[in-house]
Amino acid sequence: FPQSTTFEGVGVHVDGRTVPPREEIRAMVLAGGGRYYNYFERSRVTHFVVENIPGAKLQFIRALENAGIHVVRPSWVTESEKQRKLRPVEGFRVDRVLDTKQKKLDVIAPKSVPVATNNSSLGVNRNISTNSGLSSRENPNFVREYFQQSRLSFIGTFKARFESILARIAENKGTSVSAMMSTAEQRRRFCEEHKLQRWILHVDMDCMFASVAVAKNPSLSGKPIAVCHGTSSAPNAARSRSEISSANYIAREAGIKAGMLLGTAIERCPSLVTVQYDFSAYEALGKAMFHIFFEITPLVEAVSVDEAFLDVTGIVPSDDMVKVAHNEQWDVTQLSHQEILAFYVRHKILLQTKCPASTGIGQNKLMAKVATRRAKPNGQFMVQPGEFSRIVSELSVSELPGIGWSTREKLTALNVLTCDQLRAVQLTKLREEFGAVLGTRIFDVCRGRDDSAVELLRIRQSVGVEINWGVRFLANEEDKVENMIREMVEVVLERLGEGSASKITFTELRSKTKSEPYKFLGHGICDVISRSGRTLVKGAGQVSCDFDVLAQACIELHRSIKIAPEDLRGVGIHLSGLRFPWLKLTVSEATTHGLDIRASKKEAIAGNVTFARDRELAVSEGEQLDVVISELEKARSLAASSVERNPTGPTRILAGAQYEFVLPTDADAIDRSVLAALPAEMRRTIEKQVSFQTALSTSTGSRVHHPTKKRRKLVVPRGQMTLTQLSRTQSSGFEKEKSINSNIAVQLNTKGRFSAPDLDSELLHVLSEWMTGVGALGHGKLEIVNKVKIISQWLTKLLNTDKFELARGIMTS
DNA sequence: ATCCTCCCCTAC
DNA sequence: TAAGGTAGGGGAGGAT
Ligand SMILES: Nc1ccn([C@H]2C[C@H](O)[C@@H](COP(=O)(O)OP(=O)(O)OP(=O)(O)O)O2)c(=O)n1
Ligand SMILES: [Mg+2]
Ligand SMILES: [Mg+2]
Repeated sequence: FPQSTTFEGVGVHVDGRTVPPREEIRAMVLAGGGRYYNYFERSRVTHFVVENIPGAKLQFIRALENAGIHVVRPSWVTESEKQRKLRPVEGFRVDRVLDTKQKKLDVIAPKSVPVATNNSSLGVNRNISTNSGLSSRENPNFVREYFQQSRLSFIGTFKARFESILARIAENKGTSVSAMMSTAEQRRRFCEEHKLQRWILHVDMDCMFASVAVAKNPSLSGKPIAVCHGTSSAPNAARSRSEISSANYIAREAGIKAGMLLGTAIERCPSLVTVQYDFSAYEALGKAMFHIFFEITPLVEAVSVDEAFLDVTGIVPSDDMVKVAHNEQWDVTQLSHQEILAFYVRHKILLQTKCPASTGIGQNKLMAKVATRRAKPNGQFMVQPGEFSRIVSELSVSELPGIGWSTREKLTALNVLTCDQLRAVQLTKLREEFGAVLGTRIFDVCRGRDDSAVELLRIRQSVGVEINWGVRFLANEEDKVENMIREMVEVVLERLGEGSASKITFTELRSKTKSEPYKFLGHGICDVISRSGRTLVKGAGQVSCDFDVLAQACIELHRSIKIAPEDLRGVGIHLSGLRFPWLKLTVSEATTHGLDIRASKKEAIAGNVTFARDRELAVSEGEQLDVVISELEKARSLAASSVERNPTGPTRILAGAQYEFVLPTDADAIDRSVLAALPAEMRRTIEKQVSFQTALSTSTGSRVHHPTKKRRKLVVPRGQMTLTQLSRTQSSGFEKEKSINSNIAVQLNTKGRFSAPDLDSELLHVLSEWMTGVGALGHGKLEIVNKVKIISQWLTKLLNTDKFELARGIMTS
């Protein structure tokens, strides 16, 4: 909170390296009641603080001064603070490059400000950090190297690797994965039939990445350590924005957590020691851990590389296992089977890997998982029947699995902080606030209710790749951008393996700022723009996941987004609607219909899938499964025929369709004259959206949360076109900026059902009606339509068909 | 009641 | 300096 009013009404942005450093300037300004902007914002910054002006920046600085923004040296801030009064800016103007100053600065900060590449029209330091060799434009092996170094990619892809890990485990045991799966299924059924009391173990390694480092280098034990790419001994470590992946329990006492930035962590714990990643060691540790689990039961569910659920219902520990518990000086006669099993597992893991694991024990997965928190570090804890509510009563609601930052904030707003308080909230209230399913889930979770099964393997429904770090290109490097996209397609196809996908979603981040973000090569504040389409090849009438087809599709989607290469900060490619050679349905279809295709791949091939729950539509007989399959196949072929006729058109493919055309709503991208020509209601909606967005993008720095906005619909009179404002939120992650989604969808709704062959005519008709409807508004409408690139592409295609008359009519008008 | 699209949330 | 990914579940608002 401000301690004085010295800087009231002042907005400060610090550019480049300064003395004193920007952190101090920021503190002074904030303490004096002023505002500090990490990013330069023309409309809010009143004072642009900079030490000196290299030639490359001169033009930019001139423009600032012309716009009435004061460009001052840091001493303006320090002097004003000292005198508790704003100093006149005159005495603090910044000279052009000052040699003496430059030198002085060099002494203080040997690695002085990097040379600007100055490729932007404004002459700002757009690519100030592109001389490291690490960015996408400099590193020829950027995509592969990025994935090799990303710990989030490593943990995010673990489950996909688990199937082959399982195959190795099966091989070692002289069996096969499918045999293990049917054994698991038999066990489950046996327990159900005999109504045995369920007992679940949740095993989780203690500070896994950190423990691996300590095991390898025992001299680290006793010290506070953190795993990250940065180094605590580096000269600028206190400013490091390297993200911490795992911290040991000594470091945690000082408040260090996963996700924290190294600089912040060092501030809290100056003696913190950093260690580098060792992904192959984590993988090996994970494998060793799972080997041990399968000694006990085939009912194992991998949660992550360091964590699993074991369904140990009805399992009696062997004499060896009892001995282990006994050796730990426990009175085994006092221990339940599940506790002995937990001792055994933990003992064996520690013995084999030198890394400690903790175990929670409960009558369902939820209770076991919550128990693990109490067990850590290096312990075990059993939730006794009926004890759950008492155990969590005083804990924060965010201790409950599934309740994260957003839900906690919403509950806090309702004055609900503890699990006890949560239990006092009515089910109807929770459903009102969070929706039918989530509301019920929250209601159940705070009571320890959960009947989900321990699932050995799940078939994936989607696969994707994303890179939102290090993405930097120059204005003339569009070819490099497209090359990066191709390389990412290559990677996503490797991960897809034998599967194929029917839908593709392409996402890009576009920088909203003119300067580099605070995190080195980070994405900073961005708009998130996405486009989706079908992987259907015209003429072939079926999906294709050939490299060439997908690469082309992505590049077309990329071009339709129209981001200047120098503004690009991230790329994502996501494939969904997955099917596999041995499965008749897409994975999501099967899941939606309650089919248990996890039981066995072989059974699925035979169409002999027999498990279902919850839904009336559920299938319990092979015969009914066939009905579901044939219905879905009918729908699919209908869909395929309409998309086949219209591959670049609407993304929705089923008959009687919904079409969403998405256009970006960047303030700059909106043509004022077009806006002026729109009907008042529509104009207001757009204006509201744009100003809302601007408000969002400026509220960085502290933790802010804008609750999700409800969608606002707007129907164009006389037309069939509706303009829909999509819901949006902004929250800031832990010490991170967060980008926001920013699309307006123009939704074209057709009247009633129509048959697939009439699709084009119908759409043309509707579109022409709409055009007539807004025709009186002047030519502005055409520019709007032009922004809807996908419509005009589609119209152009139709010029070459028998519908050309209509199409030409629309284009002409 | 169910499906679709886009988006948000959660966990590691 | 630094590697801010990945996948699933589900809600809103719409169509059928
Ligand atoms: N935000 C996160 C969370 C986790 N991880 C990685 C590092 C962790 O070591 C590993 C396992 O995650 P856990 O949540 O199990 O965390 P730890 O094992 O580190 O600690 P704990 O003892 O709380 O389980 O995943 C990460 O890189 N970033
Ligand atoms: Mg762990
Ligand atoms: Mg874990």
